[in-house]
Amino acid sequence: MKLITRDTDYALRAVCFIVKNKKMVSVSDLVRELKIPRPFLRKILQVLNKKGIVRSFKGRGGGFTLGLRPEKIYLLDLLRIFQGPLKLNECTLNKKKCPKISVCPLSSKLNNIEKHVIKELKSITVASLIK
Amino acid sequence: MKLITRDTDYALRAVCFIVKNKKMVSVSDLVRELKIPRPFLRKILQVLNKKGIVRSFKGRGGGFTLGLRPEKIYLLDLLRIFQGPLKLNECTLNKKKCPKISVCPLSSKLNNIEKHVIKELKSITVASLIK
DNA sequence: ACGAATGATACTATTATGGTATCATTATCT
DNA sequence: AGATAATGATACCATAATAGTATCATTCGT
Ligand code: FES
Ligand code: FES
Repeated sequence: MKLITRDTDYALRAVCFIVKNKKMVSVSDLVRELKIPRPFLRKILQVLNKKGIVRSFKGRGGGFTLGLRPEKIYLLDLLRIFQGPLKLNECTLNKKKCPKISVCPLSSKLNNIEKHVIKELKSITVASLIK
Repeated sequence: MKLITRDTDYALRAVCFIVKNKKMVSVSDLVRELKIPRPFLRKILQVLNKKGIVRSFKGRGGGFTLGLRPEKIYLLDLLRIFQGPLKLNECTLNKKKCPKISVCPLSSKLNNIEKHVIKELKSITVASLIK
């Protein structure tokens, strides 16, 4: 099992590069630097743009800049954007609302794990990874 | 994202039921109790048998008994059996051995998360869930 | 010998992941 | 104004993981 999928990871690397570069960064720059398949990276950046994490500029000389301060970009948010909500604890029997959930010993333990993971992922920001 | 897939979860429930029942338990008993699709459950039990977690008895009056003491059956082991190794931290760029791994700030943070999750999952045994 | 149970194994359906490909739009440079 | 260089929107495709089914072989108890 892995925690982070490729799109999340690529997004993180892309954002980090944009931060470090300060100026406008084009997809070509990113492909050169990160060696990520170009169309895939483009798709990822478009999502990041829609979510306000980067800002895009069209046309000649265009590209991407940061949309948020690096201390405000949390790995947890990237993960949620690309992988959906982090629900480590979800009853296999009843996807909606399990009636046993309040007494289910497993559920409560998984909940604790989930809380810890979320806390840790919240503590990881782009800023904290740069330096 | 979820931590536990169906087969792991079903396996856990099945084993718990076997523990509680003390005597021999057949697939039919389990299907009745857990409402899990029969052929799927059978496949799961065969794996558990091969791994020594349950013991199987063929023929009329056959079924399954526990192969290990409940305190010795860890959720972590079930998870590994059905979902493979728990590697929350695996570099997306180089699946084998990333040269940057020793200096990668993300890798070290994910490693900490992984350690914590593993520790917690080790603390969850069938015995601890029964009572 | 028969029936009731599991063992072994191969197949299938659905979803998630990791991408490609194409055309439209917009900004800049000449 | 028109060519060019960038992103936007969208639809498509390939592979792998998940969640099962289906079938036949084997073994044990009666
Ligand atoms: S059985 Fe549904 S939450 Fe545990
Ligand atoms: S870049 Fe490979 S371990 Fe972080």
